[in-house]
Amino acid sequence: MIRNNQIADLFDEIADLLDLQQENPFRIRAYRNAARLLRGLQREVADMLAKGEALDELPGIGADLAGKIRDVVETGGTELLYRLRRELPHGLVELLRVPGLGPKRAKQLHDELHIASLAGLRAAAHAGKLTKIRGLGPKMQATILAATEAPPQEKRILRWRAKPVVDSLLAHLKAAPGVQQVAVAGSYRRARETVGDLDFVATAKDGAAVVAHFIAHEDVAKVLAQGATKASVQLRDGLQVDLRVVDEESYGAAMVYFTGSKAHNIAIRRLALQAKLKINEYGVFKGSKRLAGKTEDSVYKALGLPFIVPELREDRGEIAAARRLPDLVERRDLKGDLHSHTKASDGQSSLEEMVAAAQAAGLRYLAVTDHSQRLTVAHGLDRKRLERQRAQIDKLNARLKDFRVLKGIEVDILEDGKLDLPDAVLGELDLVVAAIHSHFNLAPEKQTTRLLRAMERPYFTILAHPTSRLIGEREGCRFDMDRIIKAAAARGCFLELNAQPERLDLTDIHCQAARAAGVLVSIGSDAHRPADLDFLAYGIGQARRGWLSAEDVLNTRPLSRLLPLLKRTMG
DNA sequence: GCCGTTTTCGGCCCGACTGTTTTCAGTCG
Repeated sequence: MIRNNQIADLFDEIADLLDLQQENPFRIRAYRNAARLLRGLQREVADMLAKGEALDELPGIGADLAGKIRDVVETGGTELLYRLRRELPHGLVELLRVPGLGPKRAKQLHDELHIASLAGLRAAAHAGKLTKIRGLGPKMQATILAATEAPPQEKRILRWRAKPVVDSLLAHLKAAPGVQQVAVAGSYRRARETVGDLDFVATAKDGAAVVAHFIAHEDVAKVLAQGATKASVQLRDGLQVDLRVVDEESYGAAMVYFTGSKAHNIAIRRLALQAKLKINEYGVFKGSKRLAGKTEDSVYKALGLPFIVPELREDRGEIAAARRLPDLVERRDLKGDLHSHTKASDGQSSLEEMVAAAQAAGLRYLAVTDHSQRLTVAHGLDRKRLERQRAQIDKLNARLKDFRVLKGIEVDILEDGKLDLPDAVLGELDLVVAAIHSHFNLAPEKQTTRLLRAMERPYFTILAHPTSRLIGEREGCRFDMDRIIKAAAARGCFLELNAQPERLDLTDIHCQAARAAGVLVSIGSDAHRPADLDFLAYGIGQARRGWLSAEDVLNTRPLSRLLPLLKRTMG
């Protein structure tokens, strides 16, 4: 079965090739929009087709694109793509990755110098042939040469990894001469799980002075562009950072504009056009009159919308639903954590240390869920060791005030869907968190059956890190998430949003689906040491992107309301 | 290629910066 992401890759390739042919830009955009839609879709289109569902109901997909999607699902490709690949060498697409080279210049290089790959470009640059191209001066040639020697890797980094950089740059910018306001925008502000670059917005009377201060930051390796109101730099670690300086009257408009997402911006711009207004990074205008722009609130208001929080700005229905958006969950709503480890398995800290950390983090309960016996690498617990831990927890609970340690386990879901410990053992616990740690690559139908079987066990509370993906490292297991969510709703059990920054599993899209089905999501830190409780903040970010309110999250409930819900799943 | 409370045709987001220009095209976000 071909996945949405693979289809999206092919559509992006079609868009690149059409771009090189200088096709109608709006036709190209249609393919890029379709690719983006596919990447953000909750369900696999292959499944939808198998169930006989119409694809042209999807926004931006008409009869033609629906047909091409069907082609790709059924045959792995589509005639247009094959034709374009025959007409243009595939290597030309590589050239588009070189900074400063767009479709026009890439095509020109191909037509005039017969360059058809990065290797060809490098050879031509070394031979000094590029001077023949009108518009390619010495500077561009140097850029191209550098890019072909060390091809730019457009690697997205985990949002978590970007945090120290963001903090450092914010502090630096706040010290810029004459600067008034400074904020981070872009996908970082939208709490996307990974970021490709960082965007900052500042206000000041003298933009050039702020720009000059910005590029003097100690981590700046290269200045890519520098003007009176904006600059782009590359940091030593390769991360690109953009700064835009506007005056105070435009701060809100600039924040909206640079927070994105691009799709959200296009959607609100369309809305503005319908109202005969113009929106850009300076404000909302009627003719030349500025109606709004100082605050984000004013910008949305001028468009007839209430404020939309950054995490929702993905053009996934937030504009149509703007008047009835959920009040999103916040970190302070969390009353406890239902997934943690101790030294008993692969954690690094004692039970007491973990509990103290949970108390310090403002929580009122913590479920200790060490691994089960099958996971020998993690020193998983067998029946006897689990019994000892239970006794230890009972003793500790007797001493604790206003805090409760819940007895749990992160039990392995075996290949056949059985759980790694007998029901009699699991039934003694407060909750059972179950997860896949092996056989990630079962065929989707088998994987679905495996999970459904596990969920049918009498003591099954939470499906932990449901897909077991590791962002950028390991694709998630393939299974029918739709059926799992439906089964969880029917069974009255829960799905975890694992808050480890490299997991964030469920995804935002799956959270939205769980919410729609009325399945409560448990935001679990999966902490292996006290500091890991900070991961909860990343889980919250993802939950907010998934439209979850406090009510949609299991562990926002105080113990008195939580226990009956857990009990319901425990036989 | 998509889409429709002005429209089934004629729209489709728009401004800053760079490099190489003598007034602007290409790229980028």
